[in-house]
Amino acid sequence: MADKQHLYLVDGSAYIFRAYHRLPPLTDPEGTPVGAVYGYTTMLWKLADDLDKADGPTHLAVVLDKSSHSFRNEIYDQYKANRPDPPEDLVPQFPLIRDATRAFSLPLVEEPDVEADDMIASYARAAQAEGWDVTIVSSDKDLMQLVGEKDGARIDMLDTMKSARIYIEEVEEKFGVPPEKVGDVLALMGDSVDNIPGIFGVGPKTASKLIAEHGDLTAALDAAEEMKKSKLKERLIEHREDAELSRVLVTLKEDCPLPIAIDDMKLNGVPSEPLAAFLEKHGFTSLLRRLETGSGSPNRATDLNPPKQETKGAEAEAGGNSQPLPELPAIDRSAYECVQSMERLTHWIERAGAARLVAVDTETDSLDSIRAELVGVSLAPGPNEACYIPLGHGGSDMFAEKPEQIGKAEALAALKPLLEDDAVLKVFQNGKYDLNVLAREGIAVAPIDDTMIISFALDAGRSESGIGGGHGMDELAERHLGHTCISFKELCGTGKKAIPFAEVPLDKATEYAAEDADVTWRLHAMLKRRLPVEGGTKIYERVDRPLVPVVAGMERHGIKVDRARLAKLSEEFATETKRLEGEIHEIAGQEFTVGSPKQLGEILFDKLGFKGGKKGKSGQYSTDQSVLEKLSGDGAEIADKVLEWRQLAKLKSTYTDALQEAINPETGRVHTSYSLVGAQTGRLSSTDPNLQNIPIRTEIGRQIRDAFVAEDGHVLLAADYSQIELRLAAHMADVAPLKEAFAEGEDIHARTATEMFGEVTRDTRARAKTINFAILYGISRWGLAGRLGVEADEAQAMIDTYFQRFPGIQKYILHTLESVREKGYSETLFGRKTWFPRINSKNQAERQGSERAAINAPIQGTSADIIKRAMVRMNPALEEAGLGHVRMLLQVHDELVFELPEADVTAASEAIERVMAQAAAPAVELAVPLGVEIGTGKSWGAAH
DNA sequence: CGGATCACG
DNA sequence: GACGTACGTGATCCGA
Repeated sequence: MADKQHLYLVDGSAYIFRAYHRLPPLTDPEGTPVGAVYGYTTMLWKLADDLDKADGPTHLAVVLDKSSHSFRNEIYDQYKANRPDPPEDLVPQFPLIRDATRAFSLPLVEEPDVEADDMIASYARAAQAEGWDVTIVSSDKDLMQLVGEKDGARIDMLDTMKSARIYIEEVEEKFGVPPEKVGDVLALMGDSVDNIPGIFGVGPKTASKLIAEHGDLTAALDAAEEMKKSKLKERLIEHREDAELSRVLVTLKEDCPLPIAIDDMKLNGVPSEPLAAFLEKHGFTSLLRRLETGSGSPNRATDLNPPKQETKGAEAEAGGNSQPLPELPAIDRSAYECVQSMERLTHWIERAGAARLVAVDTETDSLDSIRAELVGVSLAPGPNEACYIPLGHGGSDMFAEKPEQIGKAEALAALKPLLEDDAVLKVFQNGKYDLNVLAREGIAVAPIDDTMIISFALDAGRSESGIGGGHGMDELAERHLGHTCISFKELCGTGKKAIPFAEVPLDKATEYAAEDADVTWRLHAMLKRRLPVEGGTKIYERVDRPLVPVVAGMERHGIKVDRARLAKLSEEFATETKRLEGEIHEIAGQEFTVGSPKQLGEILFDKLGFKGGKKGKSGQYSTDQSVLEKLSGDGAEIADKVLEWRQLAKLKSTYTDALQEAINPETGRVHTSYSLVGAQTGRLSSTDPNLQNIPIRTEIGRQIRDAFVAEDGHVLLAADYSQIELRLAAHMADVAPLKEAFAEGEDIHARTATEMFGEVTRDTRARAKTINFAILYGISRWGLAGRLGVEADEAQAMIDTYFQRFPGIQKYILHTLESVREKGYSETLFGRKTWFPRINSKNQAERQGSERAAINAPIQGTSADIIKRAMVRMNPALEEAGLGHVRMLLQVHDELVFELPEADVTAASEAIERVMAQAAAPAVELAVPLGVEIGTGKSWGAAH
């Protein structure tokens, strides 16, 4: 017996998931999750401790899943397709599991494209063939197929969580059949977790009965013809192929090549030094103490349920980072290379391919990604390992000599396979820009990561200054790397003296461009690892990251505007403003600049002597809309004329003139640029031109929307979420009457009026509407009083009534504020964080401002998450519906605008409505329906 | 370049 | 006793 070898095969991946769910969510003082690691460590400890016991291991190896891909995916593309991502706080623990295994000096088997189950099966059979006993440390039902005895060598299983051995009897008890028939049972049952189809409607009971009766799967399926008429019979016949496919999928592959010989898995006791280092590093002090005192096997009960006090406090006290960042070398610009030959370019492309990750940056001659011409590309497959590939330098001065560089077409042809390679991650800072530039060169870059978007997922709201809210590269480099990038200004100059990037000498251009790629690579290394630890993975991976190429596509499509129509409006507005200006001057008794609030204020309040002039902190009279409306109410004709003048001047300068200039001469369309990090709440913002503030509220402004048109034979389709923020408030604050009203499709403001005032009139409904919005924005009695034109007392009474009728609202507000004060950030239903660094400010105004924003952010942000999810799903859904030519053009916070052939309106409306209405699911199940209103027309105005 | 104003959700 | 009153944006103009 002493000579009997006994191999233990630990199913590490399966263990980790179970340990994660069974053990308390331990964290170290820095908040790094270590619960599953702790469970795993104690399990290994216990196994190693059994070394000299009967039935204990003489040999041991840990088997982990390396990749999710295996031969089963080749057979069945849906295999494991529905599997959810691992929990966010488990992800950072995976690498620690490897560290733990190494600390025990245990062999680790981890093969690409082979599932752990197959590897375990192959090792078990190999050991069995040598006459060894085998224990599989797992409780996976698929592995139960292996249990049994052959030639005096036994395979059994050990469920360490239940401290239970699984032999043939246990398998028979569970499945009603011996282990060799378990595969047949599994094939009938299917498996929803692995997405194995099985036979619909057949569960474990029916499956084992069928196999027990008929002997095996084929016999059971053949027997179906003879069965008496039943649902089961029909299903067995109809889904026979599914069952046969499932049989192949559940069959373990027992002849995988073995990377480590079984003899090399011999256990030689646990070397205490590396283990001690590991335990100390991760703060497992009680285990460390045991190691040092050499006290025997850990007690089983405390092992599986570590005492809270010990694990939460002392156990995790040592802390430290879960994934310490390897020291990066300081940035050294002299290490950068200017690539001027195909030979060198090939070298860099091969290097990037081997690294599997490369930071990329493009240099162009314009900030507008739709007009920009590519001037060069930089690559960084590692820190200080960066190059710049000039492609379009020189040439603007016909006397200057063009520097030596690879032809653009040739270079891009060589880069294209790398940039489109699924296996190489391309890292960008603001990748949407580069995606557009490269898409116009015929390169569809994927997959990508974006350091700007990662920064936003982690730190939205934390920094208030700077372009892009503190997520621009220069700021990120300062903040995270302590590095000052070469500024574009010092390279190209500014204002009139500015030179295009293409005219920057190659040595300078290389330093600048390669540095950008290098910095991007480093930022990625710094920031990406924070995502799982700080709860940013879900929103980044599921929402913002996949959105980047979608929005890039929308920007490239652009939208057609009718230039002649705008020009005509411009002319009309010009005539009108001129006429008004004359009349205003006449009333004023002098000429002045109507567009100057300063001059206007002096005319109104000093010269003409109107009352109600308030000076702000700038010492200037306020002349805004509310002031002028008040004067108009007092009979001041000049105020009306100024208001009208302002409206027309605004429309002309901001819209009818500017939009004409924004038409891209090549495409004939207007291409806005969306910022994915512009709004702290997670909304998009739109610039150059801003297409999210095109007039609609007034009749005169609405004419501008009519200038946004579809191509011939096409129409525009506008799909709006109706009252989405109020719906979300009803859900998030759990307001029964509001939820009910939405479920019934009632007029929500009318319902609020009923609840508050007992009756619905034009007046009470209007008040209710104001109050509803006030709630979303964080209310104050003075603010509401101002809006409603009542005294603050009365406004306060209304707020009280509101809270009384909808008590969930008050609770939501208090709870939200409490949480933001404590944690420093608010969160949307989908986990997007917005930070409020001033929420505890001593400055009352500052603090209250943050409070109002913090009340609003989860609602506005959740709405943004939902429409973003709809956008991410939209193109695949349209594609699937045979509507691949329907183009999504614009997003206006709660509205999406599409362009499509007239003939497709019905089908497209249906598909778009469905995607938008279902966009929260399955991540969040809302207690209110999401209403979507759709309109179509030849113009945007007509589509509403 | 900051403030005032006003366009949108 | 003063604070300064609804959330989130971007473009334009004026005037220092």
